[in-house]
Amino acid sequence: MSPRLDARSKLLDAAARLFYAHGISATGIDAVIAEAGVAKMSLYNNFESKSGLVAAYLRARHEEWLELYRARLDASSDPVGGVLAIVDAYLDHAEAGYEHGFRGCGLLNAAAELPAGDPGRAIVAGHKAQVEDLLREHLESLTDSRQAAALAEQISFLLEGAISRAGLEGHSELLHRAKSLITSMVRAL
Amino acid sequence: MSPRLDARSKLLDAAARLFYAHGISATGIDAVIAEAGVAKMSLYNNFESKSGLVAAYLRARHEEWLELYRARLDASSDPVGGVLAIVDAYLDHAEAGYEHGFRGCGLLNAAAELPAGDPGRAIVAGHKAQVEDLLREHLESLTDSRQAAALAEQISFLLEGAISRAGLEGHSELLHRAKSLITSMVRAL
DNA sequence: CTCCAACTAGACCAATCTGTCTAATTAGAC
DNA sequence: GTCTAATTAGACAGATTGGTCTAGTTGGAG
Repeated sequence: MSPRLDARSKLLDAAARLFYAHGISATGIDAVIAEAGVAKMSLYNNFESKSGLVAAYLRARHEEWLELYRARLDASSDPVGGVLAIVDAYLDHAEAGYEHGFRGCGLLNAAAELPAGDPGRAIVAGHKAQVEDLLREHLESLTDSRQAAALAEQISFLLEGAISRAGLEGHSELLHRAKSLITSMVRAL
Repeated sequence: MSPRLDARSKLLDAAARLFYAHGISATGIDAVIAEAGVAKMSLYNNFESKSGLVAAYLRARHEEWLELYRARLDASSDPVGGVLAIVDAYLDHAEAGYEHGFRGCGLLNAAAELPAGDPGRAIVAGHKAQVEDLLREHLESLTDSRQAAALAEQISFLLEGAISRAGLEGHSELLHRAKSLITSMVRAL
């Protein structure tokens, strides 16, 4: 493992923790390098700027979610399990022990503090669109493509709404309620 | 009208515009007073601190939503109209011509950049809980109280999810789709 | 007209922000 | 063992942050 990659990943880990817990604007460069245990120049050797670090953070979080999803998908068998794998990826993420409390979806939170034209918002929008797309693919094995698309959108709304409300409450209970709701919707197909 | 109230409302107006468009941490005191056309001391005569201004902003936004809702409620007649008044309040808000683009729910966005214990998060959580409560009250005229509560939660998830996704897209189309979904759900009762 | 409270502009403060630079140290490849 | 590229700690820059203070102006109520 190249030492450069090591410093880079330490920075991404630290940024993930601090950006999630305190927000992006509220987290300074100095806090990130202190948490990472790394020199300031290592940050600027690996990332163009703070915005570059933020963009890398958003992409890493998307990848992280995809890995949680794929692990759940591998453990499932039927299309219903595929849909629930997506829901469980949200739950796994919510319950991955946050030291400073659960605050909802890190990507939605990040988008919320980025201005209208910021490229980071496009990353988040793309992630959410991909989630809906994965839902639709699984549902197409359960019903016709019209209903699959409509249901994918509906489940996407339910999921994003549930994680937002759950983040406000500070725990994942509302996400579990959304899961049981979605489970019975999909089982009924 | 007392001059103190005038400066205070100019500050709240300016804060609402800037906090919504650029986020809270990204908006400095100086930007707020410049937008308001007011001296810095007028801010600190009317608000304890920036946090105080933020809390006032959150409360004002909640009140603003309640007024949109009440206006829609007055124009409706049956319980179905009551539920749709809530949805329309979201839509009215989304389409109230944002100069710098639609970025979703201002209260959710604000909560997203407040740390876990911040009192501002409680204001937002209370607002969302009240919305769900209003939904439940209308639905209790349409079905039994068990189903009303379940449906109120479900519609709350749909609404919050739709406005989050819509904010990422930058326009209100997804909210309209949520409205037609909710309309047929409630009409079927 | 007087008085008083709210307002004004702007200097000022200490702290923090992102980002740059340097000089010394480390560690892996050859 | 040498060379090279990454890393280190920390000084430094200029801008900006939230907040305080002062001195002078404004405008409506009595």
